[in-house]
Amino acid sequence: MADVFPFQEIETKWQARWDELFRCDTSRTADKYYCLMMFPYPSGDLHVGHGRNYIIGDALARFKMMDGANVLAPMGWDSFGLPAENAAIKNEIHPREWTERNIAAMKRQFYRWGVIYDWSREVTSCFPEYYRWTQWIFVRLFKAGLAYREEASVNWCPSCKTVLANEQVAGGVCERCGSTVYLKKLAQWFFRIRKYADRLLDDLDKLPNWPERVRVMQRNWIGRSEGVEVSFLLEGMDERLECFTTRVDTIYGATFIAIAADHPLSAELLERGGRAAEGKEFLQMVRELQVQEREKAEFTKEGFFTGCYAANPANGRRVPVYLASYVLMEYGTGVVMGVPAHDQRDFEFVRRSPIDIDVVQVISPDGAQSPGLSEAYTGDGRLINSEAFDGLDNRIGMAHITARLAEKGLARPVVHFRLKDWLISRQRYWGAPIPMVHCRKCGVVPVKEEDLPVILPENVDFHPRGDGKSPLATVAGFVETACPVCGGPAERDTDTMDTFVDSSWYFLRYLSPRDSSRPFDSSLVNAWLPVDQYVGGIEHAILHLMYSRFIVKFLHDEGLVSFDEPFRNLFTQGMIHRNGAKMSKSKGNVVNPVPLIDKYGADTVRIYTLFIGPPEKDAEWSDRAMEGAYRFVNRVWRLYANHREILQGAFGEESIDPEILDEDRLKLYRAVQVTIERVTGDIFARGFQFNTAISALMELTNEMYLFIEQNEAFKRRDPGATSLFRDAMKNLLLLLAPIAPHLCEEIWERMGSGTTIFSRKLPKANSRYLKSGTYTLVVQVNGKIRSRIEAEKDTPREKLSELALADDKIRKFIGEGKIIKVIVIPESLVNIVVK
RNA sequence: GCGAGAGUGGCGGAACUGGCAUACGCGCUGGACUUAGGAUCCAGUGAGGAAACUCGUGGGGGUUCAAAUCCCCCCUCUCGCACCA
Repeated sequence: MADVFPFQEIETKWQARWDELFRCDTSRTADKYYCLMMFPYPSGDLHVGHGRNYIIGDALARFKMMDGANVLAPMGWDSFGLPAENAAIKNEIHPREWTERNIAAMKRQFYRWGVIYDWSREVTSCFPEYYRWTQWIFVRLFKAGLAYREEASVNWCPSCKTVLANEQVAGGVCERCGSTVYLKKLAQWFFRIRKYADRLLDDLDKLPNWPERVRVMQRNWIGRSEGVEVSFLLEGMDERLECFTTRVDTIYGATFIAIAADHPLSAELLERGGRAAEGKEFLQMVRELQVQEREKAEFTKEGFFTGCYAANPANGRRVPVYLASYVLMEYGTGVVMGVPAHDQRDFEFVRRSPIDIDVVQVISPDGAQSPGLSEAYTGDGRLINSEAFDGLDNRIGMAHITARLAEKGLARPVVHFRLKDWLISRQRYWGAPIPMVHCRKCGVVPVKEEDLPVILPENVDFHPRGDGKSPLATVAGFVETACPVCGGPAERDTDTMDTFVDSSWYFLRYLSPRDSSRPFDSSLVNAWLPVDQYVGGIEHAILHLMYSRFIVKFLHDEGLVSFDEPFRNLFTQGMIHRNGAKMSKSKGNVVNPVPLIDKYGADTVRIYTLFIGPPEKDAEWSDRAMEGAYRFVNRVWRLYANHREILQGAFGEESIDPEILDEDRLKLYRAVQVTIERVTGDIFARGFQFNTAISALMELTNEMYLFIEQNEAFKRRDPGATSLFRDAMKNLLLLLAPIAPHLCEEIWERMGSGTTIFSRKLPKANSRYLKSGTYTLVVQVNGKIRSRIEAEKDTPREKLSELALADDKIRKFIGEGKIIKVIVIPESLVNIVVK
């Protein structure tokens, strides 16, 4: 009967003891390592996909501890938000209670994985002692002119009955519930993130250790675009139409103007052009198209002639002004100069136009005008049909044309961004109240900092009202207040904040989580941030990371923190898939880790999860492959269990002189050195490659079994051999401990150690023994392997060449051929080139 | 369409600087022990071939003594963005 690792008996014991281990003394900063996991939304059901995130973080924290770092690994809860409210409405339970229950369940879950944090620093964003400071940040932003209220067309989800940020609308539908979103005009709060657009873009270069794809996504999201604003004078009106273009070099090809249907001038233009009646229909149609159709790939370019004309400022050409569905009011100026010859969209529009619009080619790829275009030519070339600029390279012409128009006051260089200001107000209950007061006399004024927090009332009918107002509007005791400025009767703002505001600064709070006098301790935060390693999912590549960067830059500008980027290193782990889809409750393909931990133990689940593939890549879950990890755990356990006597005290130093070991023992000694090198390299140098580190540890284990079974000296219990085995076991446990902590702690203790294995340092390899004394030299003839020869390390090149040429098999292959060249790669191969 | 990543045995994957392709694990085949095996251990396991050998990292070309790795062209998949003027 084989001995089995009794994980059920020992797991909880260690999980309780490790609390102490993870408690961080933040006054020690010299060797600090801030290891941060993205704090979760407490949805209550963690599956193995979430597990991967936390297991990676936990293993990393433990490796860093054993690397000698003072590790800060805190955890908290991003606990405001819609799901709590929805669940509460459905189950008739208060969102706070629902949230707290889930937090308790998830905390238990973390422990069961052996995933430990410094819980003395736990933060919960829905508690007043936390959101007080979220409100404080809001007030600071307001005072700095970076929070403002504006009537805006906002995305309205009819099912969630709330406003959504642009980021929460995907393909015209609500990201959360899938309902079709439409536009609604409401007064909303915004943060002026656009003011930071340039810095958010430029400083991406300060983050070389972020995944390239995250930086690209942020860059695209900010969408900086340099161009020129050109004025087209409207015929018979004292008005100009400002067009934003990045291709002013094509202006001589501009043969129409297209403006957005919701442009403020559109109605007036239709009136002037005498087409108001039919135009109205068109406007209505575009409005209906807007949110839904616009998102679809097959969006057609509908247009309507206003009856008005404008003058092309370059050549005075009279061009018709169209309303066009493909022009977006939100980008640029909402007016586009139509250059069908050199813009594919304009080209397609002209094809559909009921009246003729000229297609004038002004750039020629080869310097000669080509006869007719089947699609727009968007490349570079020489300018033609461009009067004084003919013959110029178009890129050079661009500067000249801009200068000429600018002289006449008809153009100016501008920069546009796709990034929009951050809409942060929500008409929902479960969020941090916006700390503003509406006073008839004083206007909209912030609550005094000393009066924060504005407490979210408990007894509220939090069912959404659907009238564009938050449920808080029904709570008289909440709404009615005194104006902080004049003291007169006033009303509180009843909106709550987007939860991304809560999560944009939580990593600062962990350093002083119970401080009731300020949001964070500047000196501690300056010592501990930027975060050394941030670990989380790719789904937060844009929003959370962008908002956190913005808030930190703001706090930096306020002189409250000394750094201006929050996260120095970012690691985004891959998602776990099952049956070809990413694991999610809605897909019904989630795997509950609890039964697996019950059956195989936490360490097996950890090993399998880390062994499944490179942590940054998506992986397919398979219960069956769990067996391999389970076998490995038990193989390590039996290594101890079958040699208890030999391994007593094996946590200490063994006196091994590798110089006097025979070849058999040297082989094991070398295997240990190689494993140390590989595991530490895989984790630290190569970026958390737990999968290959585990392979290396499996190989060492296999090597140890070979030694036990085959080494005669070991079978005799010869002290020279057992000492070597003890040393191998010690190193195996030290390297495996961060990955399979329960197993290694338990064996460590049973071997007689009174202190935790995590107080020990990771071993260092004896670099002189990473390679063996002899190696197999591969001999090729014309690049094909023809023989293998055992060779001594450090054999000179000439000698290797001689050895290879003297080999019988090789001589046979060379035969009558003429040797042209012999390539010798020492320690590896010889290639003989024969003709 | 643009951007990023990927394509290697039956499967997950390894191969770090161009130098032994398929480490490690799963699965499978055979064997040992056994009343039994969903335990454990041993052996085997890219394809073809009796063998010598030949072929083999999505496809095609190239560079090189040598290519999974570098270059060019193409195909497929995943993710992100998508009328951004």
